Amino acid sequence: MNPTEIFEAIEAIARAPFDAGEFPFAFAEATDNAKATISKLRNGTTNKSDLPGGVLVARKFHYAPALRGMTDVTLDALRGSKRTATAKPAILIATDGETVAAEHRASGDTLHCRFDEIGDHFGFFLPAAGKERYRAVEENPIDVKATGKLARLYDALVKANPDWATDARRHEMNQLMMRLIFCLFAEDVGIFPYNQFSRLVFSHAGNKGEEAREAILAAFRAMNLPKDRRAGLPAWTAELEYVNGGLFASGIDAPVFDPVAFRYLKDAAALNWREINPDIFGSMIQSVADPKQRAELGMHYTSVPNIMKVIGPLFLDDLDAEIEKAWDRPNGLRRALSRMAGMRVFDPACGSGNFLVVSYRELRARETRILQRIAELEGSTQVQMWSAIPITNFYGIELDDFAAETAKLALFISEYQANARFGEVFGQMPATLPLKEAARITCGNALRLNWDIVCPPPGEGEQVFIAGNPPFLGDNSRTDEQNADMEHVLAGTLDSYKRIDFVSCWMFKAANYTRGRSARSALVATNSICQGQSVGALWPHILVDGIEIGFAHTSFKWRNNASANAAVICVIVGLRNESRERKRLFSGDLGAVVSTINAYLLDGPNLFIHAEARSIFGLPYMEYGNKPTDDGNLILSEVEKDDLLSEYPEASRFVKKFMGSDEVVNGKVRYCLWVPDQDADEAAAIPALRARFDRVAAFRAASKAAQTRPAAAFPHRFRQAQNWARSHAILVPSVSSERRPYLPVERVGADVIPSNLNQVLYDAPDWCLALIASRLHLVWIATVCGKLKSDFRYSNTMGWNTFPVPHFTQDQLEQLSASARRIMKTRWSHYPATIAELYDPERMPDDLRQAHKENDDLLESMYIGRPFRNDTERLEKLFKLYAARMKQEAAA
DNA sequence: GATCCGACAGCTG
DNA sequence: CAGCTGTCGGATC
Repeated sequence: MNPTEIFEAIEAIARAPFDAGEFPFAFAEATDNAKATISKLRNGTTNKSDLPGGVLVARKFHYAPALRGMTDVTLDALRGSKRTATAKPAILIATDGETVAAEHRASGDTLHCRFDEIGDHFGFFLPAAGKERYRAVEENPIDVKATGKLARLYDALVKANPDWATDARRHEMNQLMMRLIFCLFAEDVGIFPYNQFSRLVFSHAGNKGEEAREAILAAFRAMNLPKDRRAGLPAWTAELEYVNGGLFASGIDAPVFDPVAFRYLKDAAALNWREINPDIFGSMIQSVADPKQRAELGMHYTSVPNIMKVIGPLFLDDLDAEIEKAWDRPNGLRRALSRMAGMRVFDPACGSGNFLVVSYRELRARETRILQRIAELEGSTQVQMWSAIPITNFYGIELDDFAAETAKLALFISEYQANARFGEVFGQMPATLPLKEAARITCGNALRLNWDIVCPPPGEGEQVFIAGNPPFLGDNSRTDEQNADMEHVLAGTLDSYKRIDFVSCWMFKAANYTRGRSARSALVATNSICQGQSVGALWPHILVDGIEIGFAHTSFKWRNNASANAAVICVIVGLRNESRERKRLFSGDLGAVVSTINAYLLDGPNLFIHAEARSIFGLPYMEYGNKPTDDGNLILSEVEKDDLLSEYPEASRFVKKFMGSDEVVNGKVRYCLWVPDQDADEAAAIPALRARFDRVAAFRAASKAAQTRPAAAFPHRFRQAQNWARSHAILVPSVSSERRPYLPVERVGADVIPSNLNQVLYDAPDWCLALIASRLHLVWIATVCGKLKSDFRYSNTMGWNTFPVPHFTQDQLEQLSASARRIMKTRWSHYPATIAELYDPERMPDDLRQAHKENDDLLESMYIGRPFRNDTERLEKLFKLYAARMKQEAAA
């Protein structure tokens, strides 16, 4: 159940007559417990409560009925209950049917309200449904309630009017929803006389909405016409205001309301729309037209703090500094005002308009403050009495029609709210109606549209700021159409673009728009575009012809107030034309002024590390492990191996130890079937193996990967059986935790088959291990390789093959080998501790730490004659060596 | 033939 | 649920 559904279920309880015995089961149902759980609760088998009439569901809630007027006493009893202590319910709830007293145990927050109001506080009860507390909901439940009502209305309308669900009519349907929302908002905030729209429509719509369509159509048509031009419309529409502003200008139609849809419309009208928050409301409401998004409910909307991370350094911080500097000088303040009037904000992936709404609100707030200050300084009332920041300075592109319509509406609502605040301060507010022009939202594909046409380039005295959070999609999750969009944008400029993220297209177009103009841009992106292969593929084509990174936020975890957050790590990159202004690099909440920001978002030289097939410093060949592509059928757990061998001892010659990252890092044990081609028939004669091979063949044959399908012909073998050791192998897990102070690396015997989750040095000397286990190497890998979210990802081509080393003498190599063996020996002395345990930053044994320290000191003295002071110094040296090597190669 | 990536995925506490 | 940490195999070079 999503929050909307939980709200509706709790509200239904609030409306129904109270029954002390029935309430806890209804509450359990409303908070997402399975039917079976509830019936077990009813017959008492799982009820753990120790209070009379109480019901306790472990980790969810503990309820007890209260005597009239005694809810607080009962809540106290719940707090003191032994069973509360053992079963750890999230929520305690006591009620007498009149009032409710409840507590959220983790925070100690309490709730006291009338029983029939519990629907309004449903956010408080979400923890009883196993959901985290949902701050946005508790602060502003109206947004979720409105979303729920509108979603029901939308569904009911589509059901009653199947033709309105077609692509051809979707835009009209979306417009209808926006018009209705506008009217409901307008009549609640005083744009229309209170309740005017619903009063008129509902009194002419018939009892069950038989005439609702005609009434709504008449009302909409009237609002598009000045009052003196409404001949031909029903007389009752004369009362309605002239709205216009484009909202009612085009294609007025309405679907038929059946009794169900009509009831939902009435429910929606009953909400207090004054309270809605356009920041969040816009995002939530997007889910109305898209049932898939309802479960996610705002998963991808950008939170206000994250928007501020973008627009702060992009333009607000500079503006604030300017205002601050001119604070005592009316002329300076007027200059700031006139600059603000020329500032345009353009979000080329605007969704429901979050960035535009927040930008608009922030600019209007500053304008109001400046006007107040000017009035104060000049002691007169002769200040400009109206805002010079037009809503038409806000531009957006959005693919989804419903979201685009929402963005327009959200901006309209923000404009109204900003004007109302202006009115509070200056005692006068302009006439709201008829609406003036609206924000410039274009519904279309940002990767196909010419941005210069959507948002004309800045003229004299103007600045354009591109800001937004475009979609992230890796190469495995794009549609054919999206791939075609990428080709359209990037082919011809980028040599290889297919493996970089979709969001790169926006970054690229933003750079092109910005270049050579009075413009700047800043976009949220997945951190992968500033790591690994993407860096060399993308950034050399952005940071050219005068474009530089003016500010950036390094990786941060995506978070907003939605109940489910997207699992992704983001960066923000601000682009501008080369400038002497400061550059700012933010890590978390800390910002630093730096001299250059490179494509890795580091304060360092503007350098792109490219993948290499072999080490450019002459290190041994490291290669990718063996990839099964077997749906698990060539892999055996310890138990499976034992079962197999006890039944078919002759299979033992086909079974080998199999190690991936997990096996190296966490000491897990797995086996694989490793059958030489000439023994394929013999192996297939063993029924258990034959069954496994058949499953492999079926799985591969059904694959959509071109390389996998032919491998169905040799199911006894890995799809890619690359190599194996003659005497020993050094394994480097390809993914491992970012918390460790050193990269995991392990030396194994020839009996082990390394999986593709390791990079492998076969039969290589021990000094290689000393390099990989060094701090220098970790710093290099962390910088130039990709990441999995924020964890280290080891690549042979980009990490090992580019790793700069000085020329080692034979003697030095022997010293390093000895050092590597000391590290291994120290690890063995802690047997059976795993690498994960040994390298836990909190619990790393002192002797192992010491062995690594000695290894680092030894290796580093071979670079510069002494240990490095810190990682910055390490990286500087490595970059220098890399650059020198590249120069040498270019010369050769 | 070889390998980088995942608006993640699976496990644990 | 929320934090932690690396599977698996497609797609691309």
